[in-house]
Amino acid sequence: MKRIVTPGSQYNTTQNSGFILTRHLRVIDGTMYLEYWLVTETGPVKLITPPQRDVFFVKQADKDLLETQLTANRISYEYKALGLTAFDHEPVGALYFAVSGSVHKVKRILDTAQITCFEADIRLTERFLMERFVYGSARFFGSPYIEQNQTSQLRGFTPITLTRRYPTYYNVNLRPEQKAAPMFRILSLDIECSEQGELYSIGLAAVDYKHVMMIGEPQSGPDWIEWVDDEKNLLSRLVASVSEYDPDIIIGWNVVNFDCRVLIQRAKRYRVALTLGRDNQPIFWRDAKNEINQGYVTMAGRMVIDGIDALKTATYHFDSFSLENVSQVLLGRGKKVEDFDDVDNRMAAINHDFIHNKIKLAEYNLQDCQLVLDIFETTKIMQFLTLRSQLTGLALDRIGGSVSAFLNLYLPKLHRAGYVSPNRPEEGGLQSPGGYVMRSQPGLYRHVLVLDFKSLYPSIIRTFKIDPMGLIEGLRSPEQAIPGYQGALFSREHHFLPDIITLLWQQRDEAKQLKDAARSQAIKILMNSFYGILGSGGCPFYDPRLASSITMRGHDIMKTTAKWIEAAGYRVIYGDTDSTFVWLDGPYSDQEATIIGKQLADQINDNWTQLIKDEFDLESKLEIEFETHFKRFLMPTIRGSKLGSKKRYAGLTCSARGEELIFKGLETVRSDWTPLAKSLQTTLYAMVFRDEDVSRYLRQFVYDTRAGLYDDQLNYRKRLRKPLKHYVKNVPPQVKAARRADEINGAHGKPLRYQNKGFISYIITINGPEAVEHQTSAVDYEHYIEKQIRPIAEAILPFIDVSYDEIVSAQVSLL
DNA sequence: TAGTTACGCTACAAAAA
DNA sequence: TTTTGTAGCGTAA
Repeated sequence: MKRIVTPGSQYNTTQNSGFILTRHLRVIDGTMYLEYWLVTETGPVKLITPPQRDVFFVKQADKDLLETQLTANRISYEYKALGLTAFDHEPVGALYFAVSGSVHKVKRILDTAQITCFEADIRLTERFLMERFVYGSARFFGSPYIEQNQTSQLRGFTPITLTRRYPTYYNVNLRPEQKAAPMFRILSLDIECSEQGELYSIGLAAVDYKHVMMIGEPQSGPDWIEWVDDEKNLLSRLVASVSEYDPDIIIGWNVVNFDCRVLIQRAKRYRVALTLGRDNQPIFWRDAKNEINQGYVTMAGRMVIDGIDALKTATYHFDSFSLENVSQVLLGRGKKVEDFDDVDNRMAAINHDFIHNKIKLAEYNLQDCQLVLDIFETTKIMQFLTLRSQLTGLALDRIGGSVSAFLNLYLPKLHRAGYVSPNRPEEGGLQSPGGYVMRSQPGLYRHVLVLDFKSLYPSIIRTFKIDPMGLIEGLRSPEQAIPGYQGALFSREHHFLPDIITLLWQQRDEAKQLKDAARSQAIKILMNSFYGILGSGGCPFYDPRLASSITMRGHDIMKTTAKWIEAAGYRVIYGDTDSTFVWLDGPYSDQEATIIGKQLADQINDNWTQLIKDEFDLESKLEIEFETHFKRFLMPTIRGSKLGSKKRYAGLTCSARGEELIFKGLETVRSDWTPLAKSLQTTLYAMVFRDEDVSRYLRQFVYDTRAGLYDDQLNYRKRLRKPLKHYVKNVPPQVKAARRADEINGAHGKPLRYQNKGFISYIITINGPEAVEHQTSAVDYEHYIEKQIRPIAEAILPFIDVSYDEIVSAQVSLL
């Protein structure tokens, strides 16, 4: 490893700004530095900080005890008393360590000695940024320096000469920067290989770039195909091509856990240095804890972003996240599904094409790259991830990370207010109650209005000043404090979360005005995550009084709101967490209903403003909105009961877009019901809402089903959430089908498909469930009539006084 | 490389009749 | 054979 020369004052200190792409801890000659790669207007730059020390906190009372411990273990450290305290108001001091890995070691020693450590799990790369209030974008100050030409020196690997050098700055410091949108160079990557992972080809695509490297004898074809001899050369050419295009971001579909993993394995096998990072740095793999077949990749100066994870982060949902399905839904196009729907067929086609039609395989390879590129473009997903990073400081590729995001925003403020963070509860913590779900009044209605509190939990946090430090301060000075629940008291002045949310709220309103959907969405997700983490044992600030003071206040608000609506002469037939369903019992016009909805919302908002002022001397941030007017509405009963159902209903709305059927919780929106049941439910409900007679339709539907007219709609699709072996308590149908399918696969020498989680499609046959690709038995039509058609029909028919059995009897006599 | 609780439904499997 | 309890899945908010 090259020695870092820290240039002296002969170099000018410059300042510039950019977006933080990657972050790394570098240990050089035993000294810790932080390395950040930024994307700037003029391209990528590498930043190296001055030497850094790890830090965490301990109680000053523990000082003597820990000094004994650390001395005995020959740990070198520095202790400094600080003006900070823990949440129990005991003073703390900081322990500094110059040697990498000390924190982990010391934490273990102190845990054994029952000495509490505070903030010992904050990474240095993250702490450096958050303590400077740097989130995503940064201004940097440092000494520029151009490195000597160099060659990769990994022992035993084919050396590759560095082809590109990047502006590098030493002794760098960072400051917050205005949030500019970085212009990323994005490269889409996709590999084709055999079941065993032998590489066939690698495709790369970008807005201005197409390239497929294919193993095989050169033949005439498109000029973007490059022919290579073998896997080793393929890998070397990949490294060279990536280095040449020099992307900031590499994207793909399952690109980390499939493409990168295979590439790293093959490179290891052929001893090719897979130096896909900037500065000729290797790509680095780390296995995830507790999950097999999952891991993370990192490299200097480039970020790998998986399209599936990215869309999930932005709360996109698809029944299937296969590239075929997602591109079909988002782009209205994709691969020819009939060719590739089946995994066996797809693998067979790829194997066949690799031998007989390499040009076709190359086109297929490139098309996948292109699809991913188009999905990123259509969804503006990079804008979303960038904004999330700028709001929270999370890395672009970070999945989840709600707790981290909160800590990034909260800790620096907390420190400046004189506290260090508490620790996570030992045993995960007690549960707090969740949202309030009202008993529902079943029936078939006209004119049901839905009133919704806008971001109820964030608005409660703002109004009632719910905040971790605010709770500590409120309990310390109870006189003026705002009462919460479970004994909580909140300070009127000393808090952060209400202001953080208020700021986000304003920014979201601006984003909405500017029709910036990505920004609005990023802010919404962040605001909504705050309640969740305060009730999670995984968050250091977890306290049941915090979560309960949010949800139980929600209960009160819901109940009081319902009371006001009833007092105004309307009927509340249902409500869930933040919504209230109001039945207007009378012959209202659509316009009249809308006016009532708006009046009710205004009245309720005024009432809350008044009540909160009177009772708490606080300003209400609650805001109820008239959301929806259902012209017709069905609240079903629980199956086999007279009681109204919760979280399941359907309605017909009329809006600017015209009439629309809405289903919530019912079979139509459940991915584990058959297309047969869904199509029946949709039609049946539409007919009932239009007061049409359903008997003839239903009778015909049953008849046609039995006659085999809907054989293409009988597949159940269900997730296998556990490894197949772990289903021991009982064996549900999807598991039966999966086990039988893999028995057949095994017997035919094919790879087993269902052993470790995934999805399965199956049909119920007269011999039980069979996977669709291995169905040999006849369809069990009576199963579908009894288990898919009957329950759908029986949920709605009683409301129009029709008997399912009478229709079915008619069916029998018809036969 | 730690957001939450509440709810309904089916089929399985054990318990009761 | 019928009743009862619940694993497993997917959903609302």
